Amino acid sequence: MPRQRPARRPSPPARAFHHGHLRQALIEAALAAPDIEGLSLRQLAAGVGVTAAAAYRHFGSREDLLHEVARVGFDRLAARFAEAFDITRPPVHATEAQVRLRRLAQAYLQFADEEPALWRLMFGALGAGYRASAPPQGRRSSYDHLPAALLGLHRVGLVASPPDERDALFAWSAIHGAAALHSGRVPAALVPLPELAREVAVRVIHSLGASRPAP
Amino acid sequence: MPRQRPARRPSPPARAFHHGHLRQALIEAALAAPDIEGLSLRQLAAGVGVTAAAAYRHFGSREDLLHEVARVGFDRLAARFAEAFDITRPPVHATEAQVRLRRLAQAYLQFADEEPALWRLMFGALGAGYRASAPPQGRRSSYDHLPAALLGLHRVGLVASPPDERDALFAWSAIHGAAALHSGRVPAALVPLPELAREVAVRVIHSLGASRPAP
DNA sequence: CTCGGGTGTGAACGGCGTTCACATGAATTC
DNA sequence: GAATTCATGTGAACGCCGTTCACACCCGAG
Repeated sequence: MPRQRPARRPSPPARAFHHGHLRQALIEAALAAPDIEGLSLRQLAAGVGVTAAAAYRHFGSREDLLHEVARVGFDRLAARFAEAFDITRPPVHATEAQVRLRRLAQAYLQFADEEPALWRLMFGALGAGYRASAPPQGRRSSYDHLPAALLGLHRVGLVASPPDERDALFAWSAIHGAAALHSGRVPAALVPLPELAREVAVRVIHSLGASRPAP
Repeated sequence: MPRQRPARRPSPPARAFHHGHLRQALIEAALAAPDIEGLSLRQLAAGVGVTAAAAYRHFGSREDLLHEVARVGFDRLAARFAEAFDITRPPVHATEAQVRLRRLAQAYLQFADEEPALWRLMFGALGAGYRASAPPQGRRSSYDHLPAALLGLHRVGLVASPPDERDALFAWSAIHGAAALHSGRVPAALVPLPELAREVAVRVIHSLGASRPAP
């Protein structure tokens, strides 16, 4: 049969026989999956109404697709950080600086809690590859907010010495570890998130209170 | 041909045709693999000279086997903690209490660094299941050493208030996060391990210096 | 109108986890 | 010592997987 149906598909916005947005559709379907890493490419393609082979027109391999999904994950995390506080305006008083760090920690913890599959993909086994290669991704990176929050604490006099890279690494470790244990369902870490975020932030500030350890 | 070979296999210690130690052999082969989670059951079985179906006499599924491997991982981690310090004898002076926490952090970080595949298996996606179910495993658990180290800090007067469960959770978060970022090849975390361990320990002590945050 | 290239199809390949009927060797029973 | 039982390993099979390839199709450029 040469013709498909008498009339349908109001031409401009809807997709033609050639799907049109397959690449984006595959990425979005993967983002919605409950277990991204365990996902089957065939199921994923079938979910958007397409053969598995079609996916190979847009991605070199399943792993390439997952890397793209992880990239979107980092963008979403950066967006949450941007919502946490405005990095371009420094804090004016102590409370504001504290609140910034708390909101940053809460954004991180909530992201891990609300999108656990995406979070595992980003920081799991597959992640080690591209994290080592391309950290400063060009645009406003998620790597900027934490140092900014720590610098704010120093600006308002909450911590004595200006924070350096090691301070940021420890703060990140503490927040990331809390997210990992909570998201990993470690019993002791099953605490209400806002409370956990506040506690981690307060403790991180305390850990910065004293200067660097003696050599 | 009814007979196999004229004479071999000095009976008692070596394995017969029925392998004899298949279960243990499979677990050990998995432990030696560079990527445990990505391991194929067929390759694993072939590696010990056996069909894949034979593995199902000893494990209900591939996942069951990985759970057993992870259990061995937790045993090994607990063994490293036991080497770090003797939990039955409290520290007598401040330096000793500090060294204990530092050695504990270093044991954790070195484990993640030296056995990354095992560490990912233990704390990765597969781990969430059994971690929520069976934490106190009967024998001396790896969950005891960190609270003991913190209690030692209080005993020698390095921290004012006796540490509670939340203190231990934060300390664990900081150490675990440092291990995750280092093992995940996050650029900023690529620091010599003993130095990283000492730094984390010092900062954790500082974070405990002040009492709990005000309600 | 032709044609060329980007896009999706269907069949195929080898590898995977898992199951099942069967073989085999060792231990137990008479 | 022979018969029986039981745990353990085999080989073939199933369905699903990632990936490849020749082919079909639509769209836009010439």
